[in-house]
Amino acid sequence: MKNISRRTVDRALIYIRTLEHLIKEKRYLVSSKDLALITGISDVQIRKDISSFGKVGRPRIGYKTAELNKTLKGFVLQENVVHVALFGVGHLGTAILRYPAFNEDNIKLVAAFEKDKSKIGKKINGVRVYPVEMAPKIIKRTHADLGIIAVPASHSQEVADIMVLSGLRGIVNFAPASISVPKSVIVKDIDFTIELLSLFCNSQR
Amino acid sequence: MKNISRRTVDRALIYIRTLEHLIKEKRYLVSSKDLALITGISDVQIRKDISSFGKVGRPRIGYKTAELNKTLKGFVLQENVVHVALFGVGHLGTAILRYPAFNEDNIKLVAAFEKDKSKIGKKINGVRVYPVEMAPKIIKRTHADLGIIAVPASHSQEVADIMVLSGLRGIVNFAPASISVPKSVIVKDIDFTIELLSLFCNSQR
DNA sequence: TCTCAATCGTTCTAAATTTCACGATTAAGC
DNA sequence: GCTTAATCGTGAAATTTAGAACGATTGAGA
Repeated sequence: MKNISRRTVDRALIYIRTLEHLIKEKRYLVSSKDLALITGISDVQIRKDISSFGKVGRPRIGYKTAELNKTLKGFVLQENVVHVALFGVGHLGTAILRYPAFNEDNIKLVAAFEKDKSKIGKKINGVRVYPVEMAPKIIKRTHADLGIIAVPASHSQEVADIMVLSGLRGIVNFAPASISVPKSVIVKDIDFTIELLSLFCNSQR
Repeated sequence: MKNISRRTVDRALIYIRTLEHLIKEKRYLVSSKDLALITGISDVQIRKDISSFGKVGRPRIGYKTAELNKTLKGFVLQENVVHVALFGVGHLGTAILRYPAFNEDNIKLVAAFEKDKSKIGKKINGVRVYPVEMAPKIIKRTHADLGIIAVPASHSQEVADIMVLSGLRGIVNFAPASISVPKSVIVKDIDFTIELLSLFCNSQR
């Protein structure tokens, strides 16, 4: 196994998503060209990515959807179910709790944390809402791997600190502010404002 | 003016966000090292990015926050207010409509579109909800530049087609499925599942 | 005034990533 | 069976991106 780059892994997740869709449609074979049409990623890039996980394609035929899916999942996900903790049960946090796609995928929301006492104790879509102070304990008990920040920017750093203390290894940060964490913790920032402005700037040229 | 890469623009948006925060705190000067500490981007990268917009820093001193902010905004945003149309007023769509940060920034949500008749005609956070069929007309009338897809994956392609027809130039796609659009239209995919799985995979090594 | 330390800005180097070119393989059709 | 066209897989070239090194500049302090 060659060393697989971060970008290849990210694209592999797109291939997996696409393959599962194709499998649901009873499609048994797919070529790199087909995948390129669907995903917008170049066929060469796709073949190169896939080949880094092994030789699973057949010239003139393409890839077997189920087999390729299994191969990719075996490498990048390894049968894991990712346990995720959510911080902030406002509008966005609630939308995340109700996000339908998590159910079928390898993701399980194990707990939500919130400051507002009126929300604590409730169950939203099967996920219990706890006070933030209980986070370290609950996160250890539920073996959460990752956390989501869906609190206002003004509180994102303190929440991030709690997440790090609790032992989370990765954070998706929806707050529109940078957070500081040890470099052993990976952060993915998703700022709606920046995403839109970036798109706008890049559509202007 | 040198040609400015997409990544530099994206980072510039982070600098702007950071600078506006510093300005609110009455901070007048900032060095590339300070910005590096806050944003996690290296100081060399920051200086290089900034220098591509002109010489605005002073050795031994750093950058004036207000001046740098103005310079960056001048290049990447040019006083524009970006008009955005939202498709899908479910949990996620509603959260986006209520997203507080849009108010102060250069983004204006001009219309929302939804299939479910019970939601049509309502106003959420000042934004009117229209039936999807009216999209081309409303989008032209409101001069929307960009669109957000917050509908289920099963309907994302048909919504994308309407958006393209309506003349939108960029799309943020929250549906967990790839969409096909002409290459003149820029798409930014944000799939919560993939973001989490990517983080998990990359925290495993 | 002179030295020093901090910081910017730029050029060169290195690494990562994508694209290109092309050989290898395979099944279909004549 | 032979040819052909489609497709995979891969090594090399090209491009993009980040990083390192370093000179240039500036204000502070002796």
